[in-house]
Amino acid sequence: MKETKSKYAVLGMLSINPMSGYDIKKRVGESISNFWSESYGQIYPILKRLVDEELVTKTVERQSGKPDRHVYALTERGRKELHRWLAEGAVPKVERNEFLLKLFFGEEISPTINIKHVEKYREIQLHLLEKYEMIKQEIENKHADDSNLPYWLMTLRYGQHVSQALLRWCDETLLTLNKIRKVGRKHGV
Amino acid sequence: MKETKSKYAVLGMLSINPMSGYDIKKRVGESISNFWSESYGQIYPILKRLVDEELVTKTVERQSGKPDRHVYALTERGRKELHRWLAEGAVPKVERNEFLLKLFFGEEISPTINIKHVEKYREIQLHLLEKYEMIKQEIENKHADDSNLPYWLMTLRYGQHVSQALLRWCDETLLTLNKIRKVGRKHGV
DNA sequence: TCAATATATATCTGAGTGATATATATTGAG
DNA sequence: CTCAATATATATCACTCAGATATATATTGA
Repeated sequence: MKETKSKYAVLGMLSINPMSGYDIKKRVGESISNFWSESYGQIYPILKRLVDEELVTKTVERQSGKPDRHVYALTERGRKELHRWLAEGAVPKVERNEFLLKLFFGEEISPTINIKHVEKYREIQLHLLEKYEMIKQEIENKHADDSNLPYWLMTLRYGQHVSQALLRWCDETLLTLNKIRKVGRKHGV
Repeated sequence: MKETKSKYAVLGMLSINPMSGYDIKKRVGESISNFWSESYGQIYPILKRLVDEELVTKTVERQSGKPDRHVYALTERGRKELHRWLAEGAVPKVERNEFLLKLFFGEEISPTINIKHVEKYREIQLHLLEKYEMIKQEIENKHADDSNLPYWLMTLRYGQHVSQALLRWCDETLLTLNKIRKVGRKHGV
């Protein structure tokens, strides 16, 4: 099995609690959806292979009516493998940003349309900041005594710093675009 | 053909200049590599399909010795299709951030290792800021009269705002991690 | 002279996303 | 009460995309 990051996302989730594939998908959505995503198409095959590698164990809980719950738990080897990966440095890779791609070719269309795009992007950052603040309140209450809390807050602060910076960038960019709109009228208003 | 973003990255590049698949790959690397990437595995099949759709034309330039140059140029329809896409709003999608994923599970390993990771990340932001400043000087000289310049600078400023914010986040986070290292000694120093 | 680099097209494997299929229980609006 | 929506739960498929590799030649510099 390759060093796919999904493997470690799954191991990491199981390090917090034993759970099913369905739980993992849900938990990822609740806790790390601001910087990570996993699909069933990844989770289920990975869980199978993790069992083969003896990094996790599988227990089937029968439920009346509903499908069986396949609950996966980290083994000692699984935890070691997670630690090994956590200790390795991550090489950041370029994330595709469609919004910036459009702006890069922005000269092709009218400033007015570009302004609309940036304004919408600004709105998104405002909503994100509200969301982050809500999450902060929530986890500070819910996990007050959890030793994971400081780390979870760090990832949250990351998002806050970025969104605040993007808000400033939007304001700066809107000024520039408005200047362009006033002088050149190549594409009309 | 689906609405794959690679299609529009290719159309966008050709809107600046007619060029070969090889040129496109190189130009993407030179101009938008901070927020976009394209592979040959995408570029060559897409160029073929763009010709079928009559969004681009293909001209073969024979060269002695070297392989033929297949030069692609945007048609009027191609430019319209690019404009149509540029006018559409982009829905931002979550970018996976491996660094944050590791930090989220940071409690599993020693603060010392996490500190090293954040310090390295801080270094990366410093290098990025240097790089952005160099690119700024370069394109302001090279494309002083190009009407694309303001848009190119906007995407550059985006990177600068983000990296500056991340630098501040790193400093804040290092303070927190050092506090954790001092109090709890669960994993040793 | 020879290695490294640049020019140039093309394909393949594997990672990852999103949609879909299948099946049942619960919950709330009308 | 009924029906739609939502939640629980596992699983697969099609498609996008990245990265490596194959192939072939010209130029540049140690």
